[in-house]
Amino acid sequence: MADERAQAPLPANSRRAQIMKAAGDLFERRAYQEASMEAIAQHVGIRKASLYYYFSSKDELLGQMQQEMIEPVINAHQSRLSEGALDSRGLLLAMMTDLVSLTETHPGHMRIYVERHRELPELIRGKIAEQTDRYRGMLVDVLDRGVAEGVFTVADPNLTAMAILGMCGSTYQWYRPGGKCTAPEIAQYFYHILMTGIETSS
Amino acid sequence: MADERAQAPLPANSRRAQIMKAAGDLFERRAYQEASMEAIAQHVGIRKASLYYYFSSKDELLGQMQQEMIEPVINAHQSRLSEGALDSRGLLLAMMTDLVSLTETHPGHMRIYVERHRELPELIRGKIAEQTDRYRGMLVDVLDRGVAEGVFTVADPNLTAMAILGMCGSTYQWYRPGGKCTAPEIAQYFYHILMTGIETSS
DNA sequence: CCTACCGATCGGTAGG
DNA sequence: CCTACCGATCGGTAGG
Repeated sequence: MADERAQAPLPANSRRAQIMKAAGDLFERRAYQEASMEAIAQHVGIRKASLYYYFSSKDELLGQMQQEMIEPVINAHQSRLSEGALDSRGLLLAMMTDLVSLTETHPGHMRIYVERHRELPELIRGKIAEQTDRYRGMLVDVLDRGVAEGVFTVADPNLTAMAILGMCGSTYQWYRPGGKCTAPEIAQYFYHILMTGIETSS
Repeated sequence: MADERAQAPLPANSRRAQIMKAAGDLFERRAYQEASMEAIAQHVGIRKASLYYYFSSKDELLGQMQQEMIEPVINAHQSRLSEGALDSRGLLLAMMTDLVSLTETHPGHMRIYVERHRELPELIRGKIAEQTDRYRGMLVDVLDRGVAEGVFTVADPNLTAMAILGMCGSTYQWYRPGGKCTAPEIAQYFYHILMTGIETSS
């Protein structure tokens, strides 16, 4: 018999999503130390121990949050590829827009992804690192394709990919929704810099 | 009377530098959790309690490390300005080289600077944030100057500065010394992308 | 700079 | 999903 004061467990999937959202919110606004399992539970409105009904450990929770970030951008790129409607320029802009938009939709996840990746246990960290490498490879492929099409001139596609990822992946550090720029506008501007550079063409 | 087994305290300045270096090393190679005061002390070869002879708290130590990063790049830029030998292009390249080089000379400090800034107590965090803002302002000034000189075409100097800082400030995430590129080479390449863009000029 | 020690917190578990 | 609880660790202090 369950304690009468205990709520009925919610369906695992929706509760898990709710917990991840709460953790993301805490990471976005507060320092990491404050995103304890206790704080996350309070934010959800359940007891800390109940979190362990949905996640076997804090590492599993953090790992899930990171995967929830990288998977959608991989999938978005792949479906664009299979649609075949975009050329290398269009694909590049779309990727950059995806990346910067994460800052708008999942700012806390983004921060966790960048700043806590190394803290995960080997197994799950490896899985996420693999997806990150895969995405970087996709970006390099788009650059190579642009070179093949004659529209890009890229001396070092790998370094160029790192520049793009660094530019787009650090927006979470300063972007605040409701400011003067939306995420797609920032992506568009970064794309513009990347395309034409800032040197005056005389 | 001191315990006979106790070493004599080293001069505060050199010991403090040694402690900061040890903390940087730990941050570079290990996850943050492992960079405890205990681990830092072991790495230095003293007892944890002895750290508190040199730093009043862990926050003071982390704050010092962050300031030790931002101050040199501010000073380097200012002395270049007062020398007056460089134009806006030269100044920009020099700033980017400074930033990327931190990854080589202080990789652990760089990681702490980016990933643990929010965890510091208000007072010291504010001081460092101020210096960061100041440096960003200096970068915007260089861009503005290039526009005035007619050599740069920049629609939004602030956003451009964020792109540059994001690009250069995230190299610590992937750069490993002894690879195929040195830090100045990476800075040079990033500068090249920034100047001319990747779009083939037909 | 050391020995000895502490309060607080944190992730996690037992058992229902 | 809750109550009750624990072991480990961590930053930090007292006192020399």
